[in-house]
Amino acid sequence: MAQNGKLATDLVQKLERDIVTGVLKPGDKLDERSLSERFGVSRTPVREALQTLAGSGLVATMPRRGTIVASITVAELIEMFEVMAELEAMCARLAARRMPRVDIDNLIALADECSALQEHADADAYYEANVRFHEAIYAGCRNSFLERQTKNVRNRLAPYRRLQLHRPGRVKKSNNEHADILSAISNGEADIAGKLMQQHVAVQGEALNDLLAIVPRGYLEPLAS
Amino acid sequence: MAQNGKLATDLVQKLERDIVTGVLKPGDKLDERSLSERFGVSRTPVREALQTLAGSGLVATMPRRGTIVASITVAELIEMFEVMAELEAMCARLAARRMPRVDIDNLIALADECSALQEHADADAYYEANVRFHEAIYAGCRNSFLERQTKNVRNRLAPYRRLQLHRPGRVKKSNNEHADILSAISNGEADIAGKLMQQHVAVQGEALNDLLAIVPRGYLEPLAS
DNA sequence: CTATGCAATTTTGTATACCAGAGATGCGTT
DNA sequence: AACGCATCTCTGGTATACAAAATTGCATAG
Repeated sequence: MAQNGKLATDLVQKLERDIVTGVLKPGDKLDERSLSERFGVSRTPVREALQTLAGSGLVATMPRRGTIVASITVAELIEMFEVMAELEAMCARLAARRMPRVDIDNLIALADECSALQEHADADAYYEANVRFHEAIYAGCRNSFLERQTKNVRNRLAPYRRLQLHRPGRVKKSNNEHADILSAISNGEADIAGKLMQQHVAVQGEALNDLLAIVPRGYLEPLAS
Repeated sequence: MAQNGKLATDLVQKLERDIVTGVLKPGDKLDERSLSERFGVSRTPVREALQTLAGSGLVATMPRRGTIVASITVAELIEMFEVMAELEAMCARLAARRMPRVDIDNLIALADECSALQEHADADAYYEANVRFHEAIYAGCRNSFLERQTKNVRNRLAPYRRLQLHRPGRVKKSNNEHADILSAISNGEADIAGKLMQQHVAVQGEALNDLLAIVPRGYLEPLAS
């Protein structure tokens, strides 16, 4: 999409990965000079990269005050999860209608992978497999624009979403929900698949309170922005 | 969101307006040098602005080959309308549940405005009022993230959406649909409001063919990207 | 007359230098 | 001792200069 120069593109990908995987945490300062030295390029491509990331919402830059990894407010977090749930629901609905058999078989394999990892109570490994399962459904909707939009929101929520699974019992519950979603998609029951996915992703009531309770300091900023 | 320098921000807004309002058409070349001369600034803020616009998808830049106003493929157009319909449907659903009375009254006024303009068969004036009506519903969903996402997609579709209303009879039909949507929102019937909005925005079957038929040359590019 | 290849020009991508604004720090005054 | 103002420094914003790549046009050969 944002096709900048080669150096800048590389930087975008590296920084994106670091942010999504949690190496860089919300609130971390991204100094242009240090970045340019660290990567051995001038400030220009660094600025372009930060610009691009700001466009996708992963970082926030205040004029004359520098750039930081985007930290969002509680209100925004709730809003974004609300939208995320609906986008994924749409993916699931469309996937139920459009996903070819061979891809469904692949989806089944990914679900099995999740189940296998769930036994070992390794939240991080499960998280990775979970991402693959969800991405397979994004791809199944056969709407690459929707797929991009969904991934974009997912990336922005990644630092927070990762925390969810560290709640005791959540991994098991998540895995059970996968089974139901999978069967709905496999049976072509679009509305059911959508509804299940919506509930799977939405963070409401108790779950929201639990999530907010374990969000580290600095991941959220006060409402006054 | 993308807080760049003052000059760059100005440029973003100007170019955005020109693209959304159709002054700049899909496929138009955006030369950095001419733009910098035209606005009396150096190339740097121009590049930043183009970068930002590329991030939001309004322009496309190919490395070493320059930047043009984004022209999308038929496939993308269909995909984007599909997502747009769902985003607006979500706005309508939430608006039906959350919109305060006073805002609904305002929405009624906007619908009346549309009706009044519809009589005069002035497609452009109707288009503007139509935008205000829809934006009031975006605001009514009380989810500013969803509002931003929706507006972003809407902007990208603007050059094509504008064409829709020039189809004979479409304005009248659109206006009738507004009335139904309005009453559903007013009555708090979320699912109905969503469904109506989805159908209102979606471009399917005959309507899609009609739209494609009147899209000017250059607005669409061949599928091979 | 056409096609291919080379060269020149145009335009983008990168680096660097310069400028301006915001925050920090220290000194003076009350 | 505390508050306020001024200055100083650090960081971002802008301009410009330079390098690399792509397109275009012309020339030459088939």
